Amino acid sequence: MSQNSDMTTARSGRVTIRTVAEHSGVSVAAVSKVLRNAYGVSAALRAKVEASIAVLNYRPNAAARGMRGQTYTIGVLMADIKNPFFPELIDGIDDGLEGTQYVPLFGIGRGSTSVETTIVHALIDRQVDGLIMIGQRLKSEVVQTIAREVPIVVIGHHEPEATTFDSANNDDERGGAMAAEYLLAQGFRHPAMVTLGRIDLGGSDVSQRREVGFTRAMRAAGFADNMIRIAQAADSLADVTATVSALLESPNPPDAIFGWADYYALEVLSAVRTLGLRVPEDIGVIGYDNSGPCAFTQNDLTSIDQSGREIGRQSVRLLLERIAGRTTAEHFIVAPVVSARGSTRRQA
Amino acid sequence: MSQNSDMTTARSGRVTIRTVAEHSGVSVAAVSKVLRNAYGVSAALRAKVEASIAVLNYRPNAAARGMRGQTYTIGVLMADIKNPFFPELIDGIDDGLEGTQYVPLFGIGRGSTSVETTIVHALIDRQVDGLIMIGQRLKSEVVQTIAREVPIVVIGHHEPEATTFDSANNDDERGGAMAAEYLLAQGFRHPAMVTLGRIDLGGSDVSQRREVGFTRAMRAAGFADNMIRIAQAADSLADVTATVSALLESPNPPDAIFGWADYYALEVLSAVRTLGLRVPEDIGVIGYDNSGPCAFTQNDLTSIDQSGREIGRQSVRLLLERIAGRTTAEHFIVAPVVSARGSTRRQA
DNA sequence: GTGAAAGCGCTAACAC
DNA sequence: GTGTTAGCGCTTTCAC
Repeated sequence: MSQNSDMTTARSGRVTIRTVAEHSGVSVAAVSKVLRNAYGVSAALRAKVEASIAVLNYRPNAAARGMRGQTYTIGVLMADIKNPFFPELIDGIDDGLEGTQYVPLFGIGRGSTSVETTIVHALIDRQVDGLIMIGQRLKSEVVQTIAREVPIVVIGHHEPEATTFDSANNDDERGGAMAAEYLLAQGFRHPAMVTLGRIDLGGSDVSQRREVGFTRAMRAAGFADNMIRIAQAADSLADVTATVSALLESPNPPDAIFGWADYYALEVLSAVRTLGLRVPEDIGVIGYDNSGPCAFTQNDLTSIDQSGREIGRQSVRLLLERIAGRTTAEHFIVAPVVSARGSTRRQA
Repeated sequence: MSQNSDMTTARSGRVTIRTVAEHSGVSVAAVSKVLRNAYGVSAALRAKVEASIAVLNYRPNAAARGMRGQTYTIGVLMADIKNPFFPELIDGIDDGLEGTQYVPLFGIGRGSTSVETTIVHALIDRQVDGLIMIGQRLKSEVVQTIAREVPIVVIGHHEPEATTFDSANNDDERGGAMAAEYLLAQGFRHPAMVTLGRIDLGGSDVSQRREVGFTRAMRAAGFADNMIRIAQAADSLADVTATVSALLESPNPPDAIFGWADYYALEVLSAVRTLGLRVPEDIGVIGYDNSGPCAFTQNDLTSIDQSGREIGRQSVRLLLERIAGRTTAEHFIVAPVVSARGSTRRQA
């Protein structure tokens, strides 16, 4: 019907690599090489092709690229979108990806391992070139299985012996110890920790590492094991409140609480104040992550900083190296630092 | 070298539609029909194929599907990952997608329109079947252009006359009016609003609608235009603090502040308290969105609830209808409701 | 109701 | 240095 002379673009509205090839008078393969910065194209040809790409406003179809080569897509599994620490990691991921062709696409979990598995599969089925997993709760064997399908880097999961994937973390055991040491140095005498209660993930688990560090530091300070209080709260804010209430209404209440992550420590603050207690006069509170909300005056929350942005950057470096072919493992660790604020200030 | 008799799976490790076809003794086309629930397959054939899929643990390659048909992927552009209101929308999106084959994949913006455009292109190039845009700052013409390439639904962008895309929103003008009315009813006499200062997006802009409503309600209550204070703050928390300080240190300071969104109202709370003022005794504060953090005791922030989860659900319904072929526009609007808390309580 | 075969937009051998 | 061409794993006519 149509008298359109340009059959290749007439077919579908979309500009394809063919359109570009015809427009610049070269072969499809030549265009492909330019796109991939592949070896063996003259400057003249490259210039011609790039001009056509600009004129035609061509963008390669990533799905089609994925059928033979790469999609230039990095999948990111984010276990939870409400955790105020994760945005910092994402800033770091953006930093690391800057200047590359790669685009990060995110899957958002909801605290369930089956949802996390579904998302990982969805990402793999969409041919991502690599995967960063943030704070996921998958068992080590599951992570291993995934690592066989696609290069991965985990954040918030310790497995220093793993060889099939990389990780980027802070030293959570040290950080847990720092929380205890800092509270004691501020004059608190009976600090307790509120941690994550759940299925055992083994030593890879961040919250458990922090517990270990906390316990170790308390022992070193002369506390007997039965004087060290670690209260478990399931992964819901309501549960944190219940746990804090139980703790504070017990016979020998703590005078400070270490919330294992800011996300929960902010709820600890809320629970403490709901009980009519003052922070820090009646109860000191310390969190972990030093995330954005800590700085709000109404929170003014002391927290252990784990340099999230740097962790995000490193995770990208590691992943791109894996994609480029590295097969040995690398496990990046950064040292935590106390970020002191009003929630632990003792004027004694 | 290998004596593997099953050549089709030997080729690459991956199980493909071919593997399934051979395993179940039917054609590739038949398997495809089962996958898509297409018309014209007998129950017996379907059963055979489904059994093979289960045994082989087959998952279709979405990138390959996208070359001819759909990818069953919904792209979601989220303008900002720190906004505490968005998680609620995402819960609604998950609700709406439940039971379908569709998977949501997220692109995360950083407050810049060029980044937003890049993400939208990245999503389209990866052949998403449809796009939901949350709180994006793109101009109307840009949105129109995108709508020509892929079905879209916008959230947080009003354009009731638009015919090429759908939207899901609350009535922001009404909500802005409610904030003013509620503050006045609580006994505040000089409420001010802190809104978003930026390039004009026209009437589609949510913050502007809330301003219009706020202004209208103030006028209706007898305030002269020069008595109605609307202060602009750029899209950064530091700027909100500066704006609040300027407002409160001016000759005739307001006795209450309406922060145009919780994300900023939480910063308003912080700024007010940094100045040594009490909430609500010295200054009342009201936000918009009724997001999670409002309920924390340390925030205890009154806010206008816009039923985010419902908006998320509706956006999916609209998008799936568009994907299914609807070409007329539908613009969903839900009524806002005041969610009262301590930050506006006047004991007078 | 079922299958054969063309082709989606790319990449990567391999010729030239 | 450049072009030809065979697929990647699916969907979709169109025969039978």
